[in-house]
Parts: sequence; C-alpha cells; structure tokens
Amino acid sequence: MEETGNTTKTPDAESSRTLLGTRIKALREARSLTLQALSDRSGLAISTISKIERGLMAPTYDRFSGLAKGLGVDVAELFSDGTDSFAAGTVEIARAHDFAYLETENYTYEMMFPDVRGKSMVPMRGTLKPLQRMNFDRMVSHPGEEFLYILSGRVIVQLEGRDPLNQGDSMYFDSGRGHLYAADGQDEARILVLCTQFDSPDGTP
Amino acid sequence: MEETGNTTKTPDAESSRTLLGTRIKALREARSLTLQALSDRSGLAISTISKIERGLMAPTYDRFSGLAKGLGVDVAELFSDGTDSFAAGTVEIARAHDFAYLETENYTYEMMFPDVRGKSMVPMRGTLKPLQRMNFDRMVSHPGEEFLYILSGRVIVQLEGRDPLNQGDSMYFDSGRGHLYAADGQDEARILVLCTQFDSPDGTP
DNA sequence: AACACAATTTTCCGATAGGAAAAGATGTGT
DNA sequence: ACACATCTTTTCCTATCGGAAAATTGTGTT
Repeated sequence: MEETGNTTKTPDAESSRTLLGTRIKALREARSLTLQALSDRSGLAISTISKIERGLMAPTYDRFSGLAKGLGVDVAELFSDGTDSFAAGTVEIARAHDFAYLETENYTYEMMFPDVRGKSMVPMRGTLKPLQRMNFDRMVSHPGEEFLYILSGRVIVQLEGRDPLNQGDSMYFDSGRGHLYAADGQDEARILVLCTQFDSPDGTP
Repeated sequence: MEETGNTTKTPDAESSRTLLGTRIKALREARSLTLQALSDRSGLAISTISKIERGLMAPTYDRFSGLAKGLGVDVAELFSDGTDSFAAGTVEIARAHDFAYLETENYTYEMMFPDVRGKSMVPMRGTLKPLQRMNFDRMVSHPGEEFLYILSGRVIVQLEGRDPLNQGDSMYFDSGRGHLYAADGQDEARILVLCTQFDSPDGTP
C-alpha cells in the first residue's frame, strides 16, 4: 500500500475534533460557565479551552480528564452522544419461539428482544452445527464481556485450547479475546449467550 | 492558599499516566497483540504506544480514542480508575456443578463465577420451589437490568400479573421494578438469571 | 462618540506529543 | 555459538499542544 504522504492526520480527524468541541461548548453553556470559570474548575488555560471548543486543538489525556471534571460529567459522556439508553421500567417477554433469526455459515442465532433498545445485555440463543475443522478466520472479537451457557450438547470453544463444555457448563470471559464456538462431535449443540453491549455502530455483535 | 509556582503539573500527573499505561499494556497483552499489531489497529506509531504504556507520554484525544478502538474497548474503560474492574482477558469456566450455593426460603440459587470480581453481568441458576401463596414481602428490587431464562418447568413472575413463563421463554426487564419468581403448579422449575451488576456492597443481588 | 468592562480570540513561544528509523533485547532453530 | 527473526526501547526531529498576555469583539453607561 502506498503512503498517502499525509502521515499525521486521519481523514476525519478534523470532524472528530470539531464534534468534541461542539459538545464541550454545549456543556459549558448549559451550565452558563464562562471560559474563565471553566478554566478555574478544570485547571486548563482559557485559551486552551477556547481552542478545543473550536476544534483547533486535541487535548491530551490529562487535560481531557480535567476538563470532564470541571464540567462535572463522566468522561464517557464527552465521547458519546449518550442517546438511546435503556428505558426505565421496561418489561419484555420473549416466548420460546419469538426471535429474530440470524443465520451464518456455522450458527443459527436467535436474537432475543431485538426491539428493546439500549439494553446493556444482549441475550441470544443459538444452535451450533457440528464443525469438522475450525476456521480460525471466523474468530470474532468485540468489546465487553460474554457469558456462555450450554443448553444441550457439547461445545468446543476456541479460545485457549480448552476442554469441550458439556450441558450445564458455562463460561465467562472478556469478549475482547478472539473466540469461536462449535459443536463437538456429530450432533448439534444448543447454547445461550449474553454479551454486554458496547453498541457497535455497524451493528455486528 | 499560596501558589506552588508549579503551574504545569498536577501533583499526581505522573502516577495518573503510569496507571493508564499499565492498564493499556494489560489490555494489549490480554489480547496477545504486539506493539506492531496494535499499531496497525489503532493507527498510532509503535514508539508512541510504547511510551504511553510506560507513562512517558500522555496521548492526545484523537490518539486516545484510536487506541481504544484498536483495543476494542470503550473509551470510558481506559479512563476509569479501574477499581475492582473486570480483569481484561479473563476466561473462567464453571462446570455444571461448580457453584456457590445460596439458599433462601423459596429459592436455591447457584451463583456462577463468584470469584470473578467486577464482572458487569452476574449469572446465576436457580431452582424455584412451588409456592402456594405469593409472599409479596419477598419482592426484591435493585438497580440495573435483569434477564430471566426458563430452563424447565413453569414460572410465575410477579411483576405485573402476567401469564406464567414456560420452558424456553425469557424475560428482560428493569431490575428497579420489584419482582419475584416462583414455580407454577406442583413441580419445581429451573431458571437462569443474569443481572447487570451495580455492585451492592452487601452482596445481595 | 468615547469610555469602561467583560468575554472570547489571537499571538507568541517554551514544552511536549508523536512518527521514522536505529539500536537494543529476546527468543528459535540449525 | 551463530545467524535470523521478532518484539521493544531509544534517539532524533518536526508538528502541535498549551500557557501568559496582548488584541479583538461585544455590551452597556454617561
């Protein structure tokens, strides 16, 4: 691959900055703070905040956290728009066959509660087809944590050369590790999986 | 209060950096990524990552978010003090009978993965005894979200006068609502429950 | 208009982030 | 022990961060 010649900037670095700046300015004005006042609270220089708000500057880690403290918000809020949160008081029931099906080469996944937006756990049930040879290209890895429960059958989890899991066994791990499920032997296996949702913008779990 | 004369450094700026660095290094190694590999995924130079990991450098906003993406974690995770947080890269298996038992009047709960600290989901399996009359004093309510899956039998959930749940049915709701489970009819029922953990210091789920 | 006063922006410059590449460290097989 | 490959640290240097202070813009007051 050829060098672009532009080594220091990613294509959308600017828009990313201005987006952050706009959000910070909105937060500051929502609290009716002047640059001076926010400067006092955050420990940053007035000029620095001004530049950040207009996307002329990308604050470093330490300034950034100081700024969040000065605004009295969690750092995560500065990164995300904070939309689409789980609606308080929600109750939903999924009957044994109410699912959104998701077919892939080796799985049949039944996504549960697809209509409940912003849930912090993503439950799904799946049938694993027996797999003769593991295809390691199929390994997935995503932010968050994952819980796997074996409803029936035997399951091989490719994640560290471990023994197969049997009915009733379960597993809890950092989804950031690449992982892959497959039925052990000739028969299918039934599993239940829950992931913590760190909403992937592209929708892939 | 007198000026310290040291305007550029907060007292703990250094320790803050090294803490961040250690965390990032742990995350990288948990995914068995080399600096090179993480460099490819995050877009940062190898040397930059190396310096950050050893607390020699404080990354700027854009580099920081690139780094988070490269590691596949939410940005907030890199910021949080990481007190008692889920250890990156953790993998735990619970065999069908490896549990911490919790007996109450109407339930037998099997707490899964009691040794994994700071997990964001709390999985447990339970046997519900048939209950002649609901005791509404036993209703529980706690922050977070809850997922209930019926492994076998029929379960009555007191939460809004709903129909009983049968095997394979499930339910997702705001744990903040008072709720109560019981087996329907004369037989026991088996359930699987997952709660998001908002760590209750007293241990009661 | 001219002045006073506050808030924001711009300027200037030292300190630091951060990339490329060299140097160092740590294996692995022959 | 040697060559070779891989991963990490160090070095060097430019671009940028970021603070202090000056310049600009905006809003009333007399």
